[in-house]
Amino acid sequence: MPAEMELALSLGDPSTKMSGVGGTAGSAAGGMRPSIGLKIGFCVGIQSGEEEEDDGGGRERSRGFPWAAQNKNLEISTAAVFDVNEAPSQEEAEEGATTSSPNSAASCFNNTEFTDGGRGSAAAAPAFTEPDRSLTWRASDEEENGGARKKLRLSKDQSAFLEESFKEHNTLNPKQKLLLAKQLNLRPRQVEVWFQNRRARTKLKQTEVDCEYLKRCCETLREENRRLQKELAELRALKASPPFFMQLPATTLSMCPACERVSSNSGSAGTSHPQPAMEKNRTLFPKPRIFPFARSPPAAVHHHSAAS
DNA sequence: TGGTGCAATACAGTTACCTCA
DNA sequence: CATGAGGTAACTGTATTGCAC
Repeated sequence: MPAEMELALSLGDPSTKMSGVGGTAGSAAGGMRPSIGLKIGFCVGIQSGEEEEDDGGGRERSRGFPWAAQNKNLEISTAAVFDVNEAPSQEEAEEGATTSSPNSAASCFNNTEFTDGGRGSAAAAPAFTEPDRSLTWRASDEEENGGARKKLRLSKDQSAFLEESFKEHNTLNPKQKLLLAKQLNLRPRQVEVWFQNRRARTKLKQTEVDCEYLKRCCETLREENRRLQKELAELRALKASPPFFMQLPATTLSMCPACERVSSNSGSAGTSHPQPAMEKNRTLFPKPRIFPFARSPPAAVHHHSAAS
Protein backbone atom coordinates (compact mmCIF):
# COMPACT_ATOMS: atom_id res chain seq x y z
CA MET A 1 0.00 0.00 0.00
CA PRO A 2 1.35 3.41 -0.89
CA ALA A 3 0.70 4.77 2.54
CA GLU A 4 2.96 2.19 4.07
CA MET A 5 5.62 2.92 1.54
CA GLU A 6 5.37 6.50 2.51
CA LEU A 7 5.84 5.55 6.09
CA ALA A 8 8.94 3.68 5.24
CA LEU A 9 10.27 6.78 3.66
CA SER A 10 9.70 8.95 6.61
CA LEU A 11 12.70 10.92 7.71
CA GLY A 12 11.14 11.93 10.89
CA ASP A 13 8.81 14.56 9.67
CA PRO A 14 6.70 15.21 12.71
CA SER A 15 3.62 15.09 10.59
CA THR A 16 4.28 11.50 9.70
CA LYS A 17 4.45 10.47 13.28
CA MET A 18 0.78 9.94 13.43
CA SER A 19 0.76 8.15 10.16
CA GLY A 20 2.05 5.16 11.93
CA VAL A 21 -0.62 5.40 14.49
CA GLY A 22 -3.49 6.68 12.45
CA GLY A 23 -2.49 4.60 9.51
CA THR A 24 -2.77 1.52 11.56
CA ALA A 25 -6.15 2.47 12.73
CA GLY A 26 -7.43 3.84 9.50
CA SER A 27 -6.59 3.56 5.90
CA ALA A 28 -3.27 1.79 5.99
CA ALA A 29 -4.39 -1.27 7.82
CA GLY A 30 -8.02 -1.60 7.12
CA GLY A 31 -8.05 -0.20 3.68
CA MET A 32 -9.26 3.12 2.56
CA ARG A 33 -12.33 3.25 4.61
CA PRO A 34 -11.46 3.90 8.19
CA SER A 35 -13.24 1.66 10.55
CA ILE A 36 -15.39 3.00 13.30
CA GLY A 37 -13.52 0.96 15.84
CA LEU A 38 -10.44 3.07 15.75
CA LYS A 39 -7.76 2.39 18.25
CA ILE A 40 -7.41 6.05 18.85
CA GLY A 41 -9.83 7.92 20.91
CA PHE A 42 -10.86 11.29 19.79
CA CYS A 43 -12.25 13.68 22.25
CA VAL A 44 -11.91 17.33 21.64
CA GLY A 45 -13.26 19.04 24.64
CA ILE A 46 -16.34 16.93 24.71
CA GLN A 47 -17.58 14.11 26.80
CA SER A 48 -19.04 11.88 24.21
CA GLY A 49 -21.27 9.03 25.03
CA GLU A 50 -19.68 7.08 22.24
CA GLU A 51 -16.46 6.18 23.93
CA GLU A 52 -17.02 2.49 23.62
CA GLU A 53 -16.41 3.07 19.97
CA ASP A 54 -12.91 4.05 20.83
CA ASP A 55 -11.84 0.72 22.19
CA GLY A 56 -11.45 1.90 25.70
CA GLY A 57 -9.92 5.16 24.62
CA GLY A 58 -6.33 4.52 25.52
CA ARG A 59 -5.51 7.95 24.27
CA GLU A 60 -8.83 9.39 25.14
CA ARG A 61 -8.27 12.73 26.61
CA SER A 62 -9.53 16.22 26.59
CA ARG A 63 -7.76 18.45 24.24
CA GLY A 64 -6.72 21.76 25.62
CA PHE A 65 -7.37 23.92 22.67
CA PRO A 66 -7.32 27.61 23.31
CA TRP A 67 -10.89 28.38 22.62
CA ALA A 68 -12.07 25.24 24.27
CA ALA A 69 -10.58 26.53 27.46
CA GLN A 70 -11.66 30.07 26.87
CA ASN A 71 -15.12 29.30 25.75
CA LYS A 72 -16.88 26.76 27.82
CA ASN A 73 -19.90 27.25 25.64
CA LEU A 74 -18.15 25.27 23.04
CA GLU A 75 -18.03 22.19 25.15
CA ILE A 76 -21.50 22.63 26.45
CA SER A 77 -23.15 23.44 23.21
CA THR A 78 -21.29 20.80 21.33
CA ALA A 79 -22.03 18.13 23.82
CA ALA A 80 -25.60 19.18 23.89
CA VAL A 81 -26.03 19.25 20.18
CA PHE A 82 -23.89 16.44 18.97
CA ASP A 83 -25.38 13.07 19.38
CA VAL A 84 -24.94 10.68 16.54
CA ASN A 85 -27.77 8.57 17.80
CA GLU A 86 -30.22 11.36 17.59
CA ALA A 87 -32.48 11.73 14.66
CA PRO A 88 -30.61 13.91 12.27
CA SER A 89 -31.23 17.57 12.53
CA GLN A 90 -31.66 19.61 9.45
CA GLU A 91 -27.96 20.19 9.41
CA GLU A 92 -27.19 16.56 9.84
CA ALA A 93 -29.68 15.68 7.20
CA GLU A 94 -27.77 17.93 4.90
CA GLU A 95 -24.61 16.31 6.03
CA GLY A 96 -26.10 13.01 5.07
CA ALA A 97 -26.67 14.37 1.63
CA THR A 98 -23.14 15.60 1.58
CA THR A 99 -21.52 12.38 2.55
CA SER A 100 -23.67 10.33 0.32
CA SER A 101 -22.32 12.29 -2.55
CA PRO A 102 -19.04 13.72 -1.44
CA ASN A 103 -18.09 14.83 -4.87
CA SER A 104 -21.19 16.69 -5.53
CA ALA A 105 -20.54 20.33 -6.02
CA ALA A 106 -24.00 21.07 -4.80
CA SER A 107 -23.16 19.59 -1.46
CA CYS A 108 -20.73 22.36 -0.91
CA PHE A 109 -22.89 25.25 -1.72
CA ASN A 110 -26.43 24.48 -0.82
CA ASN A 111 -25.99 24.91 2.86
CA THR A 112 -26.97 28.45 3.48
CA GLU A 113 -27.90 27.85 7.05
CA PHE A 114 -24.51 26.49 7.84
CA THR A 115 -22.42 28.95 6.03
CA ASP A 116 -24.31 31.85 7.29
CA GLY A 117 -24.37 30.36 10.70
CA GLY A 118 -20.77 31.28 11.10
CA ARG A 119 -21.86 34.80 11.62
CA GLY A 120 -25.52 34.58 12.25
CA SER A 121 -25.63 32.04 15.05
CA ALA A 122 -22.66 33.20 16.97
CA ALA A 123 -24.34 32.54 20.27
CA ALA A 124 -24.22 28.81 19.83
CA ALA A 125 -21.07 28.78 17.77
CA PRO A 126 -17.58 28.68 19.16
CA ALA A 127 -16.20 32.09 19.74
CA PHE A 128 -13.48 32.05 17.19
CA THR A 129 -11.33 35.02 17.02
CA GLU A 130 -12.05 37.27 14.15
CA PRO A 131 -10.27 35.92 11.11
CA ASP A 132 -7.09 37.70 10.32
CA ARG A 133 -8.23 37.97 6.78
CA SER A 134 -11.66 39.08 5.88
CA LEU A 135 -12.23 36.21 3.53
CA THR A 136 -13.59 33.72 5.94
CA TRP A 137 -17.30 33.29 6.11
CA ARG A 138 -18.08 34.69 2.78
CA ALA A 139 -20.03 31.71 1.77
CA SER A 140 -23.20 33.66 1.42
CA ASP A 141 -21.68 35.33 -1.57
CA GLU A 142 -21.89 32.00 -3.28
CA GLU A 143 -25.60 32.09 -3.13
CA GLU A 144 -25.60 35.44 -4.80
CA ASN A 145 -23.23 34.21 -7.44
CA GLY A 146 -25.50 31.41 -8.41
CA GLY A 147 -23.27 28.71 -7.01
CA ALA A 148 -19.95 29.86 -8.39
CA ARG A 149 -17.30 28.48 -6.15
CA LYS A 150 -15.82 30.93 -3.77
CA LYS A 151 -12.83 30.33 -1.70
CA LEU A 152 -13.31 30.44 2.00
CA ARG A 153 -10.08 30.90 3.79
CA LEU A 154 -10.13 29.31 7.19
CA SER A 155 -9.28 31.42 10.14
CA LYS A 156 -6.08 30.89 12.06
CA ASP A 157 -7.95 29.29 14.88
CA GLN A 158 -9.74 26.92 12.61
CA SER A 159 -6.54 25.95 10.90
CA ALA A 160 -4.80 25.48 14.22
CA PHE A 161 -7.58 23.28 15.46
CA LEU A 162 -7.48 21.18 12.34
CA GLU A 163 -3.72 20.96 12.56
CA GLU A 164 -3.96 19.67 16.09
CA SER A 165 -6.43 17.08 15.01
CA PHE A 166 -4.27 16.12 12.10
CA LYS A 167 -1.36 15.58 14.44
CA GLU A 168 -3.49 13.14 16.35
CA HIS A 169 -4.44 11.21 13.26
CA ASN A 170 -4.32 12.17 9.66
CA THR A 171 -7.54 10.46 8.73
CA LEU A 172 -11.00 10.98 10.09
CA ASN A 173 -13.82 8.68 10.76
CA PRO A 174 -17.30 10.04 10.17
CA LYS A 175 -17.85 10.87 13.81
CA GLN A 176 -14.65 12.76 14.11
CA LYS A 177 -15.46 14.63 10.96
CA LEU A 178 -18.87 15.59 12.22
CA LEU A 179 -17.50 16.60 15.56
CA LEU A 180 -14.80 18.74 14.07
CA ALA A 181 -17.23 20.33 11.70
CA LYS A 182 -19.53 21.17 14.57
CA GLN A 183 -16.80 22.61 16.66
CA LEU A 184 -15.31 24.63 13.89
CA ASN A 185 -18.61 25.64 12.47
CA LEU A 186 -17.64 24.25 9.11
CA ARG A 187 -19.36 21.85 6.82
CA PRO A 188 -18.21 18.26 7.25
CA ARG A 189 -17.24 18.30 3.62
CA GLN A 190 -14.89 21.19 4.34
CA VAL A 191 -13.25 19.25 7.11
CA GLU A 192 -12.92 16.27 4.84
CA VAL A 193 -11.39 18.34 2.08
CA TRP A 194 -9.04 20.01 4.48
CA PHE A 195 -7.72 16.65 5.65
CA GLN A 196 -7.32 15.45 2.10
CA ASN A 197 -5.38 18.52 1.15
CA ARG A 198 -3.37 18.35 4.32
CA ARG A 199 -2.36 14.78 3.57
CA ALA A 200 -1.38 15.83 0.10
CA ARG A 201 0.76 18.63 1.49
CA THR A 202 2.43 16.29 3.91
CA LYS A 203 3.20 13.90 1.16
CA LEU A 204 4.54 16.61 -1.05
CA LYS A 205 6.79 17.85 1.70
CA GLN A 206 8.01 14.35 2.36
CA THR A 207 8.71 13.88 -1.32
CA GLU A 208 10.82 17.01 -1.31
CA VAL A 209 12.76 15.74 1.66
CA ASP A 210 13.29 12.41 -0.07
CA CYS A 211 14.41 14.15 -3.18
CA GLU A 212 16.98 16.15 -1.27
CA TYR A 213 18.24 13.01 0.37
CA LEU A 214 18.58 11.23 -2.94
CA LYS A 215 20.43 14.18 -4.38
CA ARG A 216 22.94 13.98 -1.57
CA CYS A 217 23.27 10.23 -2.10
CA CYS A 218 23.86 10.81 -5.76
CA GLU A 219 26.51 13.41 -5.10
CA THR A 220 28.27 11.13 -2.65
CA LEU A 221 28.28 8.30 -5.13
CA ARG A 222 29.53 10.56 -7.86
CA GLU A 223 32.41 11.61 -5.69
CA GLU A 224 33.17 8.04 -4.84
CA ASN A 225 33.10 7.14 -8.49
CA ARG A 226 35.54 9.92 -9.32
CA ARG A 227 37.85 8.71 -6.62
CA LEU A 228 37.76 5.15 -7.86
CA GLN A 229 38.29 6.17 -11.45
CA LYS A 230 41.31 8.12 -10.40
CA GLU A 231 42.61 5.18 -8.45
CA LEU A 232 42.05 2.93 -11.42
CA ALA A 233 43.97 5.26 -13.68
CA GLU A 234 46.85 5.29 -11.24
CA LEU A 235 46.94 1.54 -11.03
CA ARG A 236 46.85 1.21 -14.78
CA ALA A 237 49.71 3.64 -15.09
CA LEU A 238 51.60 1.63 -12.55
CA LYS A 239 50.99 -1.51 -14.54
CA ALA A 240 52.00 0.09 -17.83
CA SER A 241 55.47 0.93 -16.60
CA PRO A 242 56.77 -2.23 -14.99
CA PRO A 243 59.81 -1.56 -12.88
CA PHE A 244 62.61 -4.03 -12.41
CA PHE A 245 60.89 -5.89 -9.63
CA MET A 246 58.19 -7.04 -12.03
CA GLN A 247 60.33 -10.09 -12.50
CA LEU A 248 59.20 -11.08 -9.08
CA PRO A 249 55.82 -12.65 -8.51
CA ALA A 250 53.17 -10.05 -9.10
CA THR A 251 51.85 -8.14 -6.22
CA THR A 252 48.30 -6.89 -6.41
CA LEU A 253 47.52 -3.74 -4.61
CA SER A 254 44.10 -3.20 -3.39
CA MET A 255 42.56 -0.51 -1.32
CA CYS A 256 39.97 -1.10 1.26
CA PRO A 257 37.20 1.45 0.78
CA ALA A 258 36.37 1.29 4.42
CA CYS A 259 39.72 1.97 5.97
CA GLU A 260 41.32 3.32 2.77
CA ARG A 261 44.50 1.40 3.33
CA VAL A 262 46.39 -0.25 0.56
CA SER A 263 47.16 -3.87 1.10
CA SER A 264 49.37 -6.08 -1.01
CA ASN A 265 48.39 -9.51 -2.08
CA SER A 266 51.17 -11.49 -3.71
CA GLY A 267 50.70 -15.03 -4.86
CA SER A 268 48.63 -16.39 -7.69
CA ALA A 269 48.50 -13.10 -9.55
CA GLY A 270 51.53 -14.06 -11.52
CA THR A 271 49.85 -17.00 -13.14
CA SER A 272 48.58 -17.26 -16.67
CA HIS A 273 45.82 -14.65 -16.52
CA PRO A 274 46.60 -12.07 -13.96
CA GLN A 275 43.48 -10.44 -12.66
CA PRO A 276 43.44 -6.66 -12.73
CA ALA A 277 43.57 -5.05 -9.37
CA MET A 278 40.12 -3.58 -9.69
CA GLU A 279 38.71 -6.91 -10.63
CA LYS A 280 40.10 -8.31 -7.49
CA ASN A 281 38.73 -5.40 -5.59
CA ARG A 282 35.35 -6.24 -6.92
CA THR A 283 35.47 -9.57 -5.21
CA LEU A 284 37.24 -8.37 -2.14
CA PHE A 285 35.01 -5.37 -1.67
CA PRO A 286 31.64 -6.05 -3.08
CA LYS A 287 29.77 -3.09 -4.41
CA PRO A 288 28.13 -1.20 -1.67
CA ARG A 289 24.44 -1.72 -1.85
CA ILE A 290 22.43 1.38 -2.28
CA PHE A 291 19.14 1.72 -0.54
CA PRO A 292 17.75 4.84 -2.06
CA PHE A 293 14.68 4.86 0.08
CA ALA A 294 16.34 4.09 3.30
CA ARG A 295 16.56 6.97 5.66
CA SER A 296 20.19 6.30 6.33
CA PRO A 297 22.53 4.06 4.49
CA PRO A 298 23.03 0.67 6.06
CA ALA A 299 25.80 0.58 8.53
CA ALA A 300 29.03 -0.13 6.73
CA VAL A 301 30.39 -3.55 7.43
CA HIS A 302 34.09 -3.53 7.50
CA HIS A 303 35.47 -6.04 5.07
CA HIS A 304 37.87 -7.46 7.59
CA SER A 305 35.03 -8.68 9.66
CA ALA A 306 32.75 -9.30 6.73
CA ALA A 307 35.29 -11.51 5.02
CA SER A 308 35.71 -13.69 8.01
C1' DT B 1 -19.62 -19.36 -0.83
C1' DG B 2 -18.74 -16.36 -4.66
C1' DG B 3 -20.63 -12.50 -7.47
C1' DT B 4 -22.57 -7.92 -7.73
C1' DG B 5 -24.05 -3.32 -6.60
C1' DC B 6 -23.57 0.44 -3.60
C1' DA B 7 -21.75 3.68 -0.30
C1' DA B 8 -17.88 5.64 1.74
C1' DT B 9 -13.35 7.03 1.54
C1' DA B 10 -8.62 7.80 -0.15
C1' DC B 11 -5.61 9.77 -3.41
C1' DA B 12 -3.74 12.18 -7.61
C1' DG B 13 -4.43 15.71 -10.48
C1' DT B 14 -6.59 19.95 -11.55
C1' DT B 15 -9.06 24.29 -11.11
C1' DA B 16 -10.26 28.52 -9.04
C1' DC B 17 -9.64 31.98 -5.94
C1' DC B 18 -7.00 34.84 -2.86
C1' DT B 19 -2.86 37.18 -1.05
C1' DC B 20 1.28 39.38 -1.52
C1' DA B 21 5.47 41.10 -3.37
C1' DC C 1 -3.16 49.70 -10.45
C1' DA C 2 -1.61 45.48 -12.87
C1' DT C 3 0.52 41.21 -12.64
C1' DG C 4 2.69 36.86 -11.74
C1' DA C 5 3.87 33.45 -8.20
C1' DG C 6 2.59 30.82 -4.45
C1' DG C 7 -0.75 28.91 -1.22
C1' DT C 8 -4.81 26.48 -0.58
C1' DA C 9 -9.90 25.40 -0.70
C1' DA C 10 -12.64 22.85 -3.62
C1' DC C 11 -13.60 19.75 -7.46
C1' DT C 12 -13.11 15.58 -10.61
C1' DG C 13 -11.98 11.04 -11.68
C1' DT C 14 -10.58 6.66 -10.24
C1' DA C 15 -9.35 2.85 -7.10
C1' DT C 16 -10.26 0.29 -3.03
C1' DT C 17 -12.82 -1.65 0.70
C1' DG C 18 -16.68 -3.35 3.39
C1' DC C 19 -21.35 -4.56 3.53
C1' DA C 20 -25.84 -6.14 2.08
C1' DC C 21 -28.26 -8.97 -0.99
